[in-house]
Amino acid sequence: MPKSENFFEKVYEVAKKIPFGRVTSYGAIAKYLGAARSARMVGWAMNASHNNQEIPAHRVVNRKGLLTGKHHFDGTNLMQQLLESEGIEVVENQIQNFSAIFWDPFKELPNNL
DNA sequence: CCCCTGACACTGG
DNA sequence: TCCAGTGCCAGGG
Repeated sequence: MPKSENFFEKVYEVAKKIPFGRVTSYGAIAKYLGAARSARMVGWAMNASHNNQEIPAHRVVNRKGLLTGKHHFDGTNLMQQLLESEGIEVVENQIQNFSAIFWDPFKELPNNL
């Protein structure tokens, strides 16, 4: 595997720290890792996160709160089900009250990593 | 090595 | 939180 896994691991580290019932965005994670313009890479990392059972990929959405990645889950609406099971309201692939449950790594996480 | 694609974000309209 | 266009980095063919 490529050395880029290092970047992937960082993404996983942050993703794993997302609290129950909260969500964050690809861009937020990317920015936290010092790669603000590499939000796509976060998505790519999530793609590979299927090997990691501990990664709550369903808690990561785009900046609008849209479940753009639901397509990559087993079921058509599995991602939504997972979020709803955490008390997150989802309508038409969009997280309701997104700004309220949004989890900002900069605010909630210490400056490690 | 070149070209396309991708679970995104930003800017201008 | 529209829409279209552009930039970004990395992987795969």
